[in-house]
Amino acid sequence: MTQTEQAEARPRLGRKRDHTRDPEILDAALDVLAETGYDGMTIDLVAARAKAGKATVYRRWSSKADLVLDAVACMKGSDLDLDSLPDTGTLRGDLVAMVKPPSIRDSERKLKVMAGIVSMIARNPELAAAAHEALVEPRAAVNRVFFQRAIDRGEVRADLDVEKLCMVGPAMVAYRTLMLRIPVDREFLIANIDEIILPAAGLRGA
Amino acid sequence: MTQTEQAEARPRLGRKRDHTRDPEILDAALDVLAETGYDGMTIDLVAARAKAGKATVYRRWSSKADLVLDAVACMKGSDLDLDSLPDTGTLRGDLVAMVKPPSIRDSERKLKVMAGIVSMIARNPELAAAAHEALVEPRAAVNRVFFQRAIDRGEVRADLDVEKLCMVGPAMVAYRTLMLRIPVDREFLIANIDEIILPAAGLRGA
DNA sequence: CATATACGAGACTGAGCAGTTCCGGAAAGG
DNA sequence: CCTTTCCGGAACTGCTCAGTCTCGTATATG
Repeated sequence: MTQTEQAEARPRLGRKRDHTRDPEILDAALDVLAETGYDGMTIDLVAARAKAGKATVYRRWSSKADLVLDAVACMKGSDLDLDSLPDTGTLRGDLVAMVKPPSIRDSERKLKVMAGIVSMIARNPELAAAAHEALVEPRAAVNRVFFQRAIDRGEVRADLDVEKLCMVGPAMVAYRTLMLRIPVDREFLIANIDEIILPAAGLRGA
Repeated sequence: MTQTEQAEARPRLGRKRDHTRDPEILDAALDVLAETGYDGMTIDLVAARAKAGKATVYRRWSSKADLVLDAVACMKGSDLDLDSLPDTGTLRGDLVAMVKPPSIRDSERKLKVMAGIVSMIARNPELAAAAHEALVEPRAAVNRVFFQRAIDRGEVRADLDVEKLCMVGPAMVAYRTLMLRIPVDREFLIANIDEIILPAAGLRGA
């Protein structure tokens, strides 16, 4: 909702804009953002990575800030569908089912992007909202479904602090990646589920 | 160990360096770093904040990177002494005793500084080490003491994953501050202890 | 085929900033 | 009192980069 609207009903002359380049440029922007951070990211770098000219970038986004905002916002779609989540019948099964290489890679990229814009976010509410919507909320939403299911089937107490419990996994992963700089692997995630999340939910600790 | 050594045994001539300015400049650097992030921080800004000249800064630190490294490293001292921690006799008492305005403010500043250098840290191992030493490890160390005490007195099981449990509090606080952009208050910290950390440690969840 | 816009590539401009140097004055030592 | 190094302040230099513009070429409408 940043730039890409108002494209319809324009009887323009001349060569048409090649919209297949849009996602390629956004993706290049995210790559550079993840590698160098917001301030290290230059439009030349992004354009080169996308094999595009600088003018081609500025024809679509009016500024670097605008490009980054759109790039972050467009990560939102890359998530799992909330209606087609694994349903194993147990909270542990559901949580463990999410521990898969594609999911780990996805979350790793998101965290690198997040790291690149963290310092920006404090002074840019629009970017903060986009980042929350695209990077933070989807992950919590998945966990929220799992915990609600567990409550509904009576597996865990109904008065759990679900909002906090949803954050435990993402928070631990973010902390390990951004603060401790240790790569996240399957072993860590499983241990995190078994040693922290499930006991906190009142399971297995008995 | 960045610059301030080699000060001894130098029979120099002329006016002596005013070393009372050193911590003032470092503190100004941390303020600006927390407010604007690494790339937004300019030496002019730091010098102005410390009411110092730019030359006075560069006489002490050879570069911006060097100044930031030293500033971060020097935050290490501002921590509680591990030998004089509160000892209330229960894990909950110890954890709750750390929830005090000065401690919250301290941790807030550290997180703002961390936010300002996160994207830097991935490409600067020296800074990463300093940040870990000064911002991450001290907080974990405090929790480690509390959990070890609880194990020693038989309050909790001895086979707990203490390393992970130590991270839960800091991770949740960092997540809430940096990702969710919600200020941390006493209520959140207490709820975090009662709803997440203690249950995860096998207490109160029964 | 004329016109208008798109493309990649790259030159150009202007601002901001790291780092240096100079100033007038202060404090130390010889 | 002369020299040296410090101080705060400010001018200066050189580079990087956001954003603009131009060139040669491709592709659309009329």
